[in-house]
Amino acid sequence: MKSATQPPQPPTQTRRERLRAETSAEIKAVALRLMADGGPDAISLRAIAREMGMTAGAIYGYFDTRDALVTALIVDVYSELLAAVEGARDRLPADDVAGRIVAWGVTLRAWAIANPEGFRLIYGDSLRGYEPPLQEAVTASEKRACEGLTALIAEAWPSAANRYCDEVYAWADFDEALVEKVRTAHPDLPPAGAAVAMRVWGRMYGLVALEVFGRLSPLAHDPARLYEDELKALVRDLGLTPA
Amino acid sequence: MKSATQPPQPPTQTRRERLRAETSAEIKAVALRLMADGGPDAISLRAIAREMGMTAGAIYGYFDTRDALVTALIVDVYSELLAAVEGARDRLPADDVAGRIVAWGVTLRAWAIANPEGFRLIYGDSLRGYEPPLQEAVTASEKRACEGLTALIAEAWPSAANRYCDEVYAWADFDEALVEKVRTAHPDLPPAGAAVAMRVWGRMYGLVALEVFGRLSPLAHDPARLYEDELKALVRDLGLTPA
DNA sequence: TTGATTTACTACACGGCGTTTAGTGAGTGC
DNA sequence: GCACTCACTAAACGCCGTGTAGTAAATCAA
Repeated sequence: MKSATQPPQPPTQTRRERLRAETSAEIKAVALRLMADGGPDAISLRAIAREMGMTAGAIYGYFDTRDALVTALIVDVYSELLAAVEGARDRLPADDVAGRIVAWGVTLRAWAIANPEGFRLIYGDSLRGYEPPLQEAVTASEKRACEGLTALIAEAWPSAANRYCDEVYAWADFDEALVEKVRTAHPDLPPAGAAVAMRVWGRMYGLVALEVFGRLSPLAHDPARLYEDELKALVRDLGLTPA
Repeated sequence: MKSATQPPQPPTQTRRERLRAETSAEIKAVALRLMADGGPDAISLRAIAREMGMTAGAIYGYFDTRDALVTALIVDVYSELLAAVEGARDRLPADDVAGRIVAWGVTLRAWAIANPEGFRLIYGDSLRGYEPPLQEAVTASEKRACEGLTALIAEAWPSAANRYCDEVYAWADFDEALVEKVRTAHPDLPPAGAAVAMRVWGRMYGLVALEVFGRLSPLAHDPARLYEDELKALVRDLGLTPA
């Protein structure tokens, strides 16, 4: 994973710290591998330790608890997913708003189908009695996703605005930090735009989650088709013309 | 629960069978109670047995495995949910199609918010390595949900059809049993109608699931509002005029 | 009524889990 | 060279699902 390329660096990191970071990374890597075959529940401290030739207790030197490890994994996997969708969006020209929205959506599904266990890790509520704290770090990823979609909605707003003119929201209806970022990035977008972004998010998430959780495939044999048509309808509903 | 009112009945059920059925029902009831506080993972055979003054092994006389019990719970809870949404739909006159669709959606969310653990049980992929078989009985509930929504789409089809005229589907794209029921109930509905029904399902599910899984509330303070506006947009997108 | 049989259940064991605690040996810093 | 920190092991605790052997009571047949 980590290529060995910073030897002349002054010891901003001691040898101990480096070894420590490497072990920590290996724990996460093994955990992800175990999850890939066997589902999120296959992430057990004992199994990871076994795989690494350690005892389970040793992991407590790196993560306070199993849930802390899972949280770290979620953060990592989530940022992979975000990089994928953001990349797909940014690969299209800024004036092709419809294309960018569809690209985001298509990439979301493609990633989810390719990494179903990762998707479950992030969005399935799995993992024992997890979620109560729902770490700040996870919420940060959530915000980043929301910002990305909001940016797209802001681009689409000129054509979409008149469809949502009767929906009056206040900025106070949304998370403060998120609002601040959105308002500086898109000063002309009204609160209703943020609301639309979250609704679009739900609309994309719905079909993808149903499919990954196995709730769609027994009924419809071509969920990809279903999803793509939904995306087309989505951009149409935003006043854009799909490609 | 079960009132004691069928004494003159001939022993279509022996005393043994009755006791057996009662114990089975108690197991499920206790399991649901444990789940209500403590989440789906709190359903442990040992905890149930403890609560009932039995040993864990005794439960194997009633359910082959923990997953079998969970499946039975899912079926029960799912049919509760379905009864709720179908009831809400049928409480409105047949000609108020928009109202019936919104009622279905609103009731879905209301039920989910009132029974978050039940919703997780059904739709969260939780529960250890569950899901592989995804019992026939569960899929049956899925179909019933889909049929219900398809009925609504069929009612809306006169006004919605022209919006989906370019989407050509075949009945072969869908589950055979589902298709048969839909076609006899709504002979004029084309396959694209079934596709729209599933997409509507995904659209409703998306926001509700995000909220129940705690992924929406940190960002938006009024998810109900968000959801209701989405439902309004949904019926509008079907060519209907919301109330 | 009595004897055979079915049934519901207990007791116990196995292996796996997360987590804690006490102890050990090698690497680090003065 | 010495004190010390740190990564780790070993063993235990109390959970869990699951299988097996045994028991006592309910049921049925004569």
